Amino acid sequence: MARKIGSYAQTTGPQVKAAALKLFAQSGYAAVSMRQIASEVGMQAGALYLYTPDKQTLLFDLMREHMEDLLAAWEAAKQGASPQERLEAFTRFHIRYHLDRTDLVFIAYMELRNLEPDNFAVIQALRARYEQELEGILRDGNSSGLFKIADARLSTMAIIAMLTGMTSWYREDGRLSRDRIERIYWNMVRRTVGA
Amino acid sequence: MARKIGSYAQTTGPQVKAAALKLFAQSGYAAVSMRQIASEVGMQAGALYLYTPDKQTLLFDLMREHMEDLLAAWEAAKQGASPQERLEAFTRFHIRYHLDRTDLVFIAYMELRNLEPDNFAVIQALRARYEQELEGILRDGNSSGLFKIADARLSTMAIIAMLTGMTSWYREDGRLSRDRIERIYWNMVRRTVGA
DNA sequence: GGTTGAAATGAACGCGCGTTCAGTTATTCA
DNA sequence: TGAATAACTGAACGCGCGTTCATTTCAACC
Repeated sequence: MARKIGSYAQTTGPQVKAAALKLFAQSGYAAVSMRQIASEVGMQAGALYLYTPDKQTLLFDLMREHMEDLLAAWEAAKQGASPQERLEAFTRFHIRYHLDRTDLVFIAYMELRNLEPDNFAVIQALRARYEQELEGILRDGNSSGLFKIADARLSTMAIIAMLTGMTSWYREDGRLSRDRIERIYWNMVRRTVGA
Repeated sequence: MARKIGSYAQTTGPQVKAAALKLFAQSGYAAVSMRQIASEVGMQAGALYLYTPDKQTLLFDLMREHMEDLLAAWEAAKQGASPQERLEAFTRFHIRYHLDRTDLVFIAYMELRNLEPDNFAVIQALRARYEQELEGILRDGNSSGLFKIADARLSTMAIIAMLTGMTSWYREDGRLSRDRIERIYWNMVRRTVGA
């Protein structure tokens, strides 16, 4: 007669999240039913509620954990003394991290409008923190004369859009290796900032 | 006792499309009901079927017309002799056209996976034609030694992602004027190709 | 071997969905 | 004035939705 289990995270919990991730990325949050998610895990819809209070929380948790992991990974990976070195570190980190998690990235960008207002605010704040990391590098490079940027905010959005867009066409068995993609994109980013 | 009206395009037809566009852009295709669309126009849900055979066609027509209009507008706007002039024309055209139609652009990128397979193929083909326009310019510039591009396909995707991303943050009353945005972006694109 | 309790079932809840269609209203034109 | 017809209503259709919960299953432990 178990109802809710502690913080909803047990053995089966991760399977539920993985199934939701897969299906949300495939068809979109609104188009996926709890019954489909349950079927992917191999259970009945009712059992899902042992692992999440509701469908919305399933989406929100995926996005929040993704953004928090992204920020933590960048904190661990950031390096470089000069703005150019820092920008290269950011670019290469971003590409590697995102190519490994195309489904999560896709959801984090596509499903924003399916978040309830409070949840939306949380995710937006996390996203802003990540963008600030890049914007800070660009500003430093600009004020030290190394970069030639007309508007740091605009360049931030442009670079992130350029880099993240990758996840929509990248295929594991595609024409270009990850290393080559990484090198080419870094070259484009470097040129974009005039360095 | 009117059932279907010719090709579904009468006086009220455009209003229905405009309402669908607005709501799809706001909440996503799957999350919007026919009753909501009808209410936006000021009628009952049943009356919508005088103007469209079903909900899917409403989405498909919006996307198809958008892509066809985009291609036609580019055919009319394209100019320039040198690759650099052609690239500048493309960049400025793309920005202007997309900033005027942020809702349509948003839908055309976000709702691809809500298209039924046949419809999806049509839209993808139109999109590919548009991308080919840019890719052709990049190849010409590369082979004539004016651009320095490692991979024309990659640069095409990167530039389009960079330019189109704009529509997700641009606000009519924002900090930067359209002219200024256009100039800054063109500068970034020019640098990206090494010209 | 009996008891516990976590894990999962499966039926049910009210509701809103996309779509259909007989019927009503309003306009046009002879 | 009256017939024709375009435009729209409003009720209904079967269905699948998110969620709840009494009941069942079954491994772990005394």
